[in-house]
Amino acid sequence: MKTLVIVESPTKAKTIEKFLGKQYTVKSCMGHIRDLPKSSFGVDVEHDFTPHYITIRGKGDIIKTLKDESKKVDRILLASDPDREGEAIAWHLQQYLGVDNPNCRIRFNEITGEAVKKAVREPSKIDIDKVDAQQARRILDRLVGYKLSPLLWKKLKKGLSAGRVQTVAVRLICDREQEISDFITEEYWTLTAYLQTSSGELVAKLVKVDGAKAELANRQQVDDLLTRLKEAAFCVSAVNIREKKKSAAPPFTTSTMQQEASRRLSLTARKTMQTAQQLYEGIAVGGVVTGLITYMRTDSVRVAEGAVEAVRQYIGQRYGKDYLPNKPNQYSSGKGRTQDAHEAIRPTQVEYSPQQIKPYLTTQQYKLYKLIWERFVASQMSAAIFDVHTVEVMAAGCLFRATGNVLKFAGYTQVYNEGREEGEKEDSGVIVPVTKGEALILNKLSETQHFTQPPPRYSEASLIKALEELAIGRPSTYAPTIDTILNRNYVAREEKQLFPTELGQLVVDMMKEFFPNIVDVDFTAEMERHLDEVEEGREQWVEVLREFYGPFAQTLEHAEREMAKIVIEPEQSGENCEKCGKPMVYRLGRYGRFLACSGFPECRNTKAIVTPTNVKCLACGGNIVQRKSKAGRIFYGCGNYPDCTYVAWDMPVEEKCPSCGAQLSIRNNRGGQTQKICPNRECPDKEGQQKRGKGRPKKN
DNA sequence: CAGTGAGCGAGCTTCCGCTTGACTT
Repeated sequence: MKTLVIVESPTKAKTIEKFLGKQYTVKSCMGHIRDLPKSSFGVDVEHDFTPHYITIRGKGDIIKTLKDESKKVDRILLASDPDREGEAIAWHLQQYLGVDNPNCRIRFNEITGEAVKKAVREPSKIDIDKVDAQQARRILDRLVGYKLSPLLWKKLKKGLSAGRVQTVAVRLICDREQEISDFITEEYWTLTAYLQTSSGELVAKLVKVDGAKAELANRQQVDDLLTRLKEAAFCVSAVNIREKKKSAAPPFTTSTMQQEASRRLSLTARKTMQTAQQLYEGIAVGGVVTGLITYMRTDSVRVAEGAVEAVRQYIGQRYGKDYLPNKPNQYSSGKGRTQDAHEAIRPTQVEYSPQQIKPYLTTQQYKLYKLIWERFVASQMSAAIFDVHTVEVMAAGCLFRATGNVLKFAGYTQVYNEGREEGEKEDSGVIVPVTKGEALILNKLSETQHFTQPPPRYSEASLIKALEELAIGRPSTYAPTIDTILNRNYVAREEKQLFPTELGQLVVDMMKEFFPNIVDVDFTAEMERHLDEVEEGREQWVEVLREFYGPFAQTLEHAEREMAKIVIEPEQSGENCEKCGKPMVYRLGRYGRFLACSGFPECRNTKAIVTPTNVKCLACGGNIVQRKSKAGRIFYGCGNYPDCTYVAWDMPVEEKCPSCGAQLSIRNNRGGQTQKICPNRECPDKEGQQKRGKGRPKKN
């Protein structure tokens, strides 16, 4: 008897084919094969939200292969991922291929020979409740996306979009920008005492004054305290050593991998996923193509038993038994929201150390593999142990404190340390030994002025983290969602920070006004609660949609009426038109905002928005201005354009190229180095372009 | 590397979540 097994990923198909015998053919369907049509609404709202499914454009060949293969076999087993989307994929395959055996569904959530063989022995029915939950999810997203987006086309610009996930992502970024601009900076001071002990210097910070938390708001308060401490005696009032354990982080999920790759390797989510895909598909190591990591789109930290055993053996051999806990470390995947279809992201063969396979990998593949490997190995190692030393010093009613962490046992930190967002820091360092009651001599008291800081803008890493915490989006969509909001011009990325654009702000403001519940951060969580009920068979999917659509249709009507009335007054620029004297206003065009004459269409004068710099153009003496290219990339040109056509990608400096005389610009390199480069493409000193004038490292 | 908006009207844009390549910044 011949059996056809269908899985989602072609890589998975190859692996599984090896586990099963000659009687099995394994093919992949590459995800969904049917979906709602792209170019029409595809949902019959009047008749129980009946969806119109069609095969996905561009998947003709795959679908034909599956159909042909299905005719050659006696039996079909559907082995799509064991989660909500996977169940729906199995159902669509069943429908489309006309699978007649009712027990056609098999499930496994780790790709091991044992798990796969066991699954094949126990085929079962498709879980139609799960399929219904997926349909409700799919249709709801279609209702929201395809009803909201056209409102934006009408009011703002064609091609714009809104949706349950992307609009909330932009909203988070806008809300943060608001917090930043509302932030009121406050001055505060800290006081540090440098105290002489018999064996060295103790550095202690002021923490309390007369038993209350030290709060120094201004210079006057600092001066008062300095006067009070001038003649004071400093005496050690407490010495305390406490042991602290720090456990390893769990192995990677998609979200945590993207965050760490962003923080430590400066990779975008998209680049990280591309590279991970290459590692997953396999690299030729010694002539044999081997998949180096497990599947990279996962929300689970679960690890196959065999892999835990293998890594424990590896740790014991390579690092010794002190580094190996008695029992395997256990991790749980968050708040029960995980679908757990796949394992955590880990190396498939822990024996392939990063060093060992480095020769077979590109630099980027190596760096990401190293990150994944180290994170995984560390996750099964012993906790690190620190001694936390705390010394308290009293002087004239003021309490100073010094703390230091001394590493007693490295444990997992031998292999891996978690990256930190900028701004986070940790106490470290050794402090000199002192004894309680010891009198200390004050070497110096130094005061430092600080200002409270607003919360930081989102980075890709922190945005993904926020979305995951709110259970918005899935492992397969974090990276594409970020691409979408960037491509739509709703947000811009500078360095690593994400800013809302005026357009993004406008869209979010409109959506917040007319559809407050949909762009609410809790909307998805509410939806998921209903989907869970559908999966459990306690609610009908049509009912869930009906309850949503009733109020939604009303707000939609209201929005259509009210939005038509809104007249968006163009913002005044304060300048007047050089051609006709009428005021110039900001308008929204294909490439973002620009300046246009308010006398349009009589006067067609337009100007780009430029940011002046303090740099002179050495060719004509004009001022260099910053502009944006069509693609949104910043460049620099002479303010006298088109009379002067000097341009450069990087910020020009007032210095000429020794080879061709063109004005040099300065480039910030990745390593924090700056260097002067010649922007002239025809410069005879091609080699020198990159090397010229090594700059000083940027200070951090 | 420097562009852009109105209106006419035809034809189109758009969602989220599964998968990979085949494209080009």
